[in-house]
Amino acid sequence: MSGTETRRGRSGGRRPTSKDVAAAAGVSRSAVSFAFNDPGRISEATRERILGIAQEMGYTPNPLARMLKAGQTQSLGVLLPQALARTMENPYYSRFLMGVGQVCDREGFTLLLTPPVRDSMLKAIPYAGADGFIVCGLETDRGEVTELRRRAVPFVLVDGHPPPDVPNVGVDDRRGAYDVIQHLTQLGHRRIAILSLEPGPDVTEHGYHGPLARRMSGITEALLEAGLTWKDVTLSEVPCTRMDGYRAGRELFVDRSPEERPTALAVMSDVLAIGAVDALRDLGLSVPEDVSVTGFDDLPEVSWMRPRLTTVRQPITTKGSTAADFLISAIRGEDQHPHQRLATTLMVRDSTDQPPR
Amino acid sequence: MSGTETRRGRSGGRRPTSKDVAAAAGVSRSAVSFAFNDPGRISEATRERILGIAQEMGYTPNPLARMLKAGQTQSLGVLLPQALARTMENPYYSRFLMGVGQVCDREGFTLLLTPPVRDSMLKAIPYAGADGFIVCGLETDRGEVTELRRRAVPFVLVDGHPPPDVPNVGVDDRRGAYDVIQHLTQLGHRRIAILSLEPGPDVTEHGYHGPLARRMSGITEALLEAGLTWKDVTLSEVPCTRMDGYRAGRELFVDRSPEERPTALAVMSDVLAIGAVDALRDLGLSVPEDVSVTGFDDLPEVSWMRPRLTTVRQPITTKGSTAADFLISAIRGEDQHPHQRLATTLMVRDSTDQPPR
DNA sequence: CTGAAAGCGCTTACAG
DNA sequence: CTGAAAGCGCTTACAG
Repeated sequence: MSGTETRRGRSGGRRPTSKDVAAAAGVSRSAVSFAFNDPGRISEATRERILGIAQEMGYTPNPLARMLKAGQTQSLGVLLPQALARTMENPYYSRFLMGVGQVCDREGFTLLLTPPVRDSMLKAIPYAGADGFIVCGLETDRGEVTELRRRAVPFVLVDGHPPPDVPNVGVDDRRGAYDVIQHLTQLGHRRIAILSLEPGPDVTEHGYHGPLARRMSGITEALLEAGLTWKDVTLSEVPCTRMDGYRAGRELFVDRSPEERPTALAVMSDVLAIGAVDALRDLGLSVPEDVSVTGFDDLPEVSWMRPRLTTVRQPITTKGSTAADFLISAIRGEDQHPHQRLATTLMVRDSTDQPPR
Repeated sequence: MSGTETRRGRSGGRRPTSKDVAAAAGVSRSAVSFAFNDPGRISEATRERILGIAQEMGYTPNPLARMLKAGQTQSLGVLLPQALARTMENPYYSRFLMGVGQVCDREGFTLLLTPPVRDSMLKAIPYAGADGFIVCGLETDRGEVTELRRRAVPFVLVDGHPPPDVPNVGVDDRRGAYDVIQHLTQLGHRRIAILSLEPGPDVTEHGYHGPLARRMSGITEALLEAGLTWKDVTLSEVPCTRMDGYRAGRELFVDRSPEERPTALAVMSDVLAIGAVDALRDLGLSVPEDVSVTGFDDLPEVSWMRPRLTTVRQPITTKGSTAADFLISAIRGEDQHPHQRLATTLMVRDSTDQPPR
């Protein structure tokens, strides 16, 4: 009549349960359940009647109760290292989730995206109704992996630094970074600025072991081979947004004489590189005539840029689908611990050239 | 000792429950629950001990049981009109989900993405553990809305054609389409090709009532004002991918003499427009010298294109965050039915000009 | 073909 | 400060 009734909508009061439907149809709750899940167990007539009444009352089996009973959610969880808004803003994650989505579509799973709770990816788990988790961007392991295994929740690590018996997929970051730096030094660049990603929230003073660390070692190797060291390059780390790339790019070049400026900017992410290129343009600098720029990822969007960006391709979508495949296996109880390291490819395009004279 | 045991990981057997922890700690299950949820109810010492044992056994309260008991999931559902992979491939949805994500981050919700089940968005609901749903892209209503209300599940419609007492958010599609066509006719274009989106899976012979229909009416109006009719234009509808835009763009221009070709291409989606521009370039046609092209959406990515695309901006992220705000209100039982129609803005840039002589 | 009962794993009044 | 009991809403052997 009022208050609580209108609150819940016209049907008045709480959502109907199988008990309500059973009462209205004059059958047991089992019969209601059978009508929905196991038609053969009741007569066609009864089933029709039950379904009709259910429809009329707006009854639908409560998914939560169903999942609890079944012990499964038919949902794949993705444990994100960042807030949802930041994640969806990053085209890298769109590609990655596209790969995960392919497998979900094929297997009939929904996709649950879970950001860190109070800066902890681990703390998100007890609030997430999923059959298992893809754990992204765990740059450092301060016990998360041990903890995750102890809980006996199926999971796969992406781009981490996992022990051999944890399913994981990553790419050859070392090689990717090596290739791109070598490309620059072979063109003759000696003053190189590295623009890298800020490590995620789970990072502590332990230092990180993930893809960023592997890229650093690839860079080191390429520098050494060219007779350079880290003293010859500058390194900045920023969050992965176009705007941060813009600011960082600007900072490296504004108020500096041509002699002080780097001749090449090696960026560890396309999103950042796009911002940096915009900054250079706004400063009146030409790419690649005045400065060469490289990216990392090869997002499909960069093909719309002019000049076309020289970058390291990593198979992001495949990374996502492989991770999801591994997770499905783990959920099904197949006791394997597959490792997959995907190859990267240097895509030489128009944003790199010899340094200016 | 083997088989089932190894399956579940080293801890052997099933995941521990509060009962197991209680037994190990020599307390009741209530005490275990209090240790996690209501520390004040038990002594500090007992709590420490329980938590220690839980940690050791790898116990974490089962999220599903918790949710069932609490009657809420702290998860926002998004009912998608397409498969997950297709959705994540579309930058439009990334922007939209970014808006939804902002609200989830603020309110501490996770995000559950649910594709249609057997081509039905409605059928996805009984399998989705969420507190409410944002319903996207329901181009036509063949009873879904009635059905949704009957179930007393909180929901909000985005870009639909809702009755007045259903919360919804949309944009002024009619006006957006009107503006862009008027822009073209005022430049002098008389042979215009419209490249539109294919309606979603829920569409039947009823015809659609959503944004596409509103855009068509805006187009009609602008054409009329310019002394043109639908006989003067061509309309094609394709799925929303860059590749389909490429193909459609090519088809409109290949093997046609300059007299037969449209001088302007009005595309109802930036993603499609990007593909179409690529096709024109590959055919050796210049934009805007040979043909003008317009988009719709104003995705951030189009700012990387050259020439810069003239397009209709719609506030996609705001659409997402507003929808999520409305949904949160509905979940909290605030019995309102807010409507929001967001404004569009024509962004005139470099891809449109007068038709060639 | 149908119903009564147990149980999924948790939380929370209610007693002590 | 702690425990025994009921209940969230469903499904599924088990009896009839």
